[in-house]
Amino acid sequence: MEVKMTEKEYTYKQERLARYAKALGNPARIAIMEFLATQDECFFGQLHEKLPIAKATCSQHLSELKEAGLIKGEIDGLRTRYCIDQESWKECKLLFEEFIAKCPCNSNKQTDESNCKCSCK
Amino acid sequence: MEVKMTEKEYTYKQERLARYAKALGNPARIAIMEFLATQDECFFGQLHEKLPIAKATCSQHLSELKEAGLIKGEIDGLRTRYCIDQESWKECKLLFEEFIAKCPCNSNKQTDESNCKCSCK
DNA sequence: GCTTTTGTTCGTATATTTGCGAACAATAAA
DNA sequence: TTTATTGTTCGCAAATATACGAACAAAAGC
Repeated sequence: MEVKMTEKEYTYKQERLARYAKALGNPARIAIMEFLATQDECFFGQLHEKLPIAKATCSQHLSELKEAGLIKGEIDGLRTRYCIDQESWKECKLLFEEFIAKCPCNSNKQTDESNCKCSCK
Repeated sequence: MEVKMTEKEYTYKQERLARYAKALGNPARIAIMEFLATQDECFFGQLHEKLPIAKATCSQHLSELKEAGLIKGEIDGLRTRYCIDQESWKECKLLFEEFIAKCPCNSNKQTDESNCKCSCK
C-alpha cells in the first residue's frame, strides 16, 4: 500500500511556466526569440551570424528552444528554417501574463505603494 | 593592442531578461514568487511548509531569487521575513512585457494568423 | 545557564548547462 | 563524380544547478 507523504506539489501551470522561463534563461535564447519574432523567414545561418557563439552552440540553443516547444525548425534543401511555434508561444505568453498579474505590487505611480501587501522595508 | 573580433553581443536588456527568466526557471521558485505575491507577511517557515523540498533546498532557492534581485529578506527575531523586491519586480515585468510585445504573433482570434510573419507550416 | 526554535551554511553527490572544435551527413554545385 | 555549403551530432571540459542531511548560529523561552 502506497501512502502519499505530502500533498505539497507544484501545479501544472507552475511547472509549465518554470519550463518556459528556463528555456528563456539565457541571453542567446532571448536573442534568438527576438530575432525570430522580427523575421519573415529565418535560416540557421542568419541566426548564427547574429550571435557571438559557435555554430555548435547555436544549434544546441535552438534544440533547447525546440524541446521547450517555443520554436519549430524545418529542413529546406541545404538549409534549416526556424520559426516561433505559435501554439506554445501563445501558452507561454498567457502563463507569464497570469503570473505577472498575480503580483499585487503593480503600482506604477512610484509614490503610491498602497496596493502592495509587502511588509518588508 | 587589442582588437575586438566581433560586434555581436547581447544587449543589456537581453542579459537582464535572461537573468530574470533563469531565476524563474524552476517550479519551486515560481511557487515562492506566487506565494509571496499573496501574503501580507511571509516567513521562511510558512514558505517551506508549502513546498515539497527540504529546508536547505528552500533556503537555497530563496538565496537565488534574492541574488537575482527578485526578493528581499530580513531577519525578525528568530524568523526571517521575505517579500518581493518592488523595484526589481517592476523591471522584470517591464522586460517581459516588452519581450512579449515584440512577437508579432499576437492574434487571439485563432483563425486569423495574418499578423504572423512566420513562414513555417 | 540550558533548551528549543528558526533558518542558514557546509559538505557532498549527481545531473544539467554551456561552450567549443572536429567529424559527420545531406544536399547542391561544378 | 568530386567539391563546396550548411547545419547537426559527437566528444569533451568546465561550470552551475539541484537536492539532501548534518552541523551550526542566533534569538527566545525556561
